[in-house]
Amino acid sequence: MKNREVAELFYEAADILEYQQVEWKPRAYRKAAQMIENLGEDIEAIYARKGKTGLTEIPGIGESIADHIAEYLETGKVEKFENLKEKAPLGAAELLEIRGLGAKKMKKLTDALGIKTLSDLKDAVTAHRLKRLEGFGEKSEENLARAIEQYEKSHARIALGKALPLAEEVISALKALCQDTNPKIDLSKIIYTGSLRRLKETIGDIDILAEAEKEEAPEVMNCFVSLPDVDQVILKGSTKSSVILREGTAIDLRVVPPESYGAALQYFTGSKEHNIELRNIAIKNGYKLSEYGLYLKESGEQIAGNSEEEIYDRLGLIYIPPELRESRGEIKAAARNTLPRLIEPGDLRGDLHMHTTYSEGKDSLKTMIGRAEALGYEYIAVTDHSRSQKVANGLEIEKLKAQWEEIDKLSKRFRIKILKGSEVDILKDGSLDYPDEILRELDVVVGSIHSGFASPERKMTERIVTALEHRYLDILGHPSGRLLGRREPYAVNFEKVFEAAAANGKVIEINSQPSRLDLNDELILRAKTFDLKFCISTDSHSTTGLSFMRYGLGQARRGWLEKEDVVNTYPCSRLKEIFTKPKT
DNA sequence: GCCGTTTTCGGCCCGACTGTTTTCAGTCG
Repeated sequence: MKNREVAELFYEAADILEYQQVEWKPRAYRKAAQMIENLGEDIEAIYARKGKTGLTEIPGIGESIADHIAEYLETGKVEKFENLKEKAPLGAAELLEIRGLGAKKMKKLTDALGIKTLSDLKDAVTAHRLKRLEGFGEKSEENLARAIEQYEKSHARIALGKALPLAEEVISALKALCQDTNPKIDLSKIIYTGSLRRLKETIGDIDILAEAEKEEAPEVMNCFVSLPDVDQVILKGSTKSSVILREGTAIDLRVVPPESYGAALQYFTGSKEHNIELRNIAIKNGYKLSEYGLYLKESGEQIAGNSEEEIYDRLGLIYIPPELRESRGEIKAAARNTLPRLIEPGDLRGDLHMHTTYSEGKDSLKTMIGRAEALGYEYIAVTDHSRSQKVANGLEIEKLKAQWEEIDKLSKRFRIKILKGSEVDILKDGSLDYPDEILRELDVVVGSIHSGFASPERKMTERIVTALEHRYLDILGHPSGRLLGRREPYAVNFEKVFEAAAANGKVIEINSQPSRLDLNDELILRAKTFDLKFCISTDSHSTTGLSFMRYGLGQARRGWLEKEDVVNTYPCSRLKEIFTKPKT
């Protein structure tokens, strides 16, 4: 799977070309890169099967880009891009990340002051060499200095699990402050938008949209920039402001009048690519679409804008849920009325992966069961670690049996069904960490890799495939092993893993831990083409963890999954049938 | 460099905010 690699190639080339003031080509390259990234199919396989023709069938890829891809797949590089890189300044890509510094200003800096890297820029700013330049001044120098500081402090993306609660806190704080300041301002329509609303696994900054009458907007802005957690105000206008919180996260607030709320919500939710597609549809139909509404091009009359539903409807499209708005074919599907009916929070009947104090959990078996019951679940599976997981206090067989006894006792005191499970290590040779006579007594066997992450791809693939062929394995836990921002997924051939899972009727886990989100949306999309079943689990290590379900659910929705695709939407009886273990 | 139910040539999303301008370019989302 070289899709990401190939996409990266074009993103990089686009940056350099943009810096060189080349017009349009960077946009074409970025569009192609985005298509390749979201292909859901191995680009190398397409090329092997259909050659260059197969590549040009992908939207956004024409003759020239197809040639470059072919060259890269065959030789490992693109001659033209190699030359390009030699001509660009060393740190161009990094410098373009600095807020307020785009291709044009950057070119000026390189030409006039020889600035090629971030440290060059820092030196120039410190020595006040910028303000003498045409088009620059006192203020822009100050702003760049702050932008550099900000970039160095935190240019990493924020995990969904951090951003979502943070956005909710800021929203309720803003509501309260506005209410205190002027009781007439009713911020009942306020929501986070952007990649956060699309529930992407990581978020660049938090975007918030609020509805207010025009004359109230400045007051809302005043409240926003005076929130106690605000550290810096980047910009402040009457409808748009930008701040940075003390802990480093950037937050934008937009305020629009009621007649534009839906249009603005649609617009700021993105993705950018989705919006461009949508605008093109509007143009073709004689409309104009902006964040203020959908208008007739001729008369300028507004024909939609109150709600998102109205806008999609007037464009001849079924409503597209935010998680699907990634320009992965959702607009075509909406036009043909073939969008999936995405899985909903209320569809989930249980959680099939959690830990207790028996292994490395922080809450007792009883506490976890009580909390799960309070969440309204019909069933849960308790899945502490197996015996090889020494660091996580993995259960020896006697201790596992003791847990079964306690589960039997507690079952009488709770309404919720408690399934006996285990997160069993998949050992180096692909065997499971308990003997068959133990495994077959378990209701749910989650098999996971916890060691030997650096194995070569062929070995890791064999190891997982062997485990998937084990008749007592039910679920493959956190299948890629990645830890967001900390550990890359292990090298493994997912085509083969998915094939083996499908052939053996195994369920693939979507792990909801904010640091994992494993499988990710792209792999879910690919796995779905193998007709696989999934489960969405929290892998909780405490009662707090049980509420992480919404993050995994978000990824499932981003992966176009429907209720029927996810086994923990099934009633317990149906689930038990799937996980039945033959005794002989 | 891509693409076509307005086009095989001439478009390519659109609007807010800022700073350095003196009417607008650059950047961002």
